[in-house]
Amino acid sequence: MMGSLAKGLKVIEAFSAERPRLSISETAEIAGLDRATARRCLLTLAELGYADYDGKFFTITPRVLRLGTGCLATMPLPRLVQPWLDRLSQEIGQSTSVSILDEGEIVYVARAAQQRVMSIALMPGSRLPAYCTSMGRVLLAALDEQRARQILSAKPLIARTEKTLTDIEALMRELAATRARGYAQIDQEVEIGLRSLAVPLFDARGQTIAALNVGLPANQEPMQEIAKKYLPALLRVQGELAKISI
Amino acid sequence: MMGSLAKGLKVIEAFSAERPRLSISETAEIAGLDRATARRCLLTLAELGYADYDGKFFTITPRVLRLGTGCLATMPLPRLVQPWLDRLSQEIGQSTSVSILDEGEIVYVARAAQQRVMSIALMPGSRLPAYCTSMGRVLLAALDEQRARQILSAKPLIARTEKTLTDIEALMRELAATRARGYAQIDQEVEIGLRSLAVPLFDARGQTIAALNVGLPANQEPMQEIAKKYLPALLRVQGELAKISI
DNA sequence: TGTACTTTGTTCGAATATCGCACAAAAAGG
DNA sequence: CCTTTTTGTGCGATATTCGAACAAAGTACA
Repeated sequence: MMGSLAKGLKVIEAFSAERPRLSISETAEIAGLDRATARRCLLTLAELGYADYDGKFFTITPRVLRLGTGCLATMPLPRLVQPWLDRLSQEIGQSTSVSILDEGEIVYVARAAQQRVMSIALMPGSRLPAYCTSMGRVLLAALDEQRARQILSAKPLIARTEKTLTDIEALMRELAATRARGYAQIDQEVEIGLRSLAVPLFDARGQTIAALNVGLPANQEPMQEIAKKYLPALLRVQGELAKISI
Repeated sequence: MMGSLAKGLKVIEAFSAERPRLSISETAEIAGLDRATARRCLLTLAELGYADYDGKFFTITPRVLRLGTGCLATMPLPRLVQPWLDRLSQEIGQSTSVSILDEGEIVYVARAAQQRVMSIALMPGSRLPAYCTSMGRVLLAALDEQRARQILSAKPLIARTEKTLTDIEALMRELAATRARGYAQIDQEVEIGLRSLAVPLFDARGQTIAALNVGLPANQEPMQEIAKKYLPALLRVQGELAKISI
């Protein structure tokens, strides 16, 4: 285990939307490192071009994007699914997305946006909690129960709206139901006004590797009509993608 | 300088779309490290959850996306420009994008796609060479001449199509012209069938910090009509964004 | 405005982890 | 089956990290 690599990565992760500019002490605090250690990490990152330093605050540079998006680029998934997403989105007139699971979060890897429904802009690399999203439910349902429970227990389940399920037993039951019916439906649990419907995407071995969803404004049609109306299209794409063995 | 952090980051960057799975020796070769060092880095990354190891090959995990997209998230730019891009794209019926410069490459930070023109899917985080793109020309034109020349000299200038400018003096003249006229136009230098038009975006101090462009299919209208038709809309958005002082 | 106090940044020797050579093991190739 | 190439690992020399102590900068309050 190379300790300094681990510490350097912690320092990079210390930067976020809320904290784009960090002093040495702040960095040390957030990353849980000694000030001296944080300083060495930051100076090294600056020297390598991953950070800028104005003598007081550090910021990270676009160079850091080479790390993460190098990763997105290694995934054939986004390129494979994008044309299907585009067609599907066009056909049903709604935004569609594909995401994968990283611990308790879903990570968007491809997206075809129609008019904006959500308040925040989602793009490849964006993250949302798994427990309250349709794609998250589908992806958690594919894990064994013990692992799913472990992930759900790891972080507090925030009620993002008054409709959000936050009881772990209720969530576990919902995962079982999702597994049984093959898709997940969410009614304004992430954000008021937003519903969504998701199905799993399988690899050649039949393992769930991603989820495909459609997002809908909540006032367009009654909740029970949604699956009837959009599920066939999602399942067709699911089937087509299974053929080309992702 | 923390050497091991620098080496670990090199290892992460060794992974790419062409080489998503690497053995220890391959990694060492690509990153220019000793095998023993590469091995320690990879095992550390695996232990931290940034990589997977099947006993033979390493792959990187979605966790790596936390590094890069943490960075994208720190930038207010994408969120600020996205609504404007969406409106602009809708209005002119073409794909629009905003990108920033990282050395010799442009990095897409926001995008509003209409029908696909380019063969490859562009998304936030995607990279293209600066010398042959309209946004790249605009961003290079904002640097001082010496720095621009240095960047252009750093890597061989590939002729991606028969129209691509690859002569450094010709490019420097084009940058000067771009600086003078305030926008850049590209006719199928990245890819046959694709034209584009870009303007700089300024921060509160008047510094160029990003570029805004529109991409067009090459057969839609004569080249000389493009600026006349689309430049006013781009300049209007440029002006609006200047007001809210990015 | 001066002084005490808090926070932040930096230095330095002791302690520790890393480097990469050299060797061992395993594949690959003939 | 032996040679060649590739891959994995132990170990001493060496460079890096640790964290307490110090210095500097900023704050609070009389």
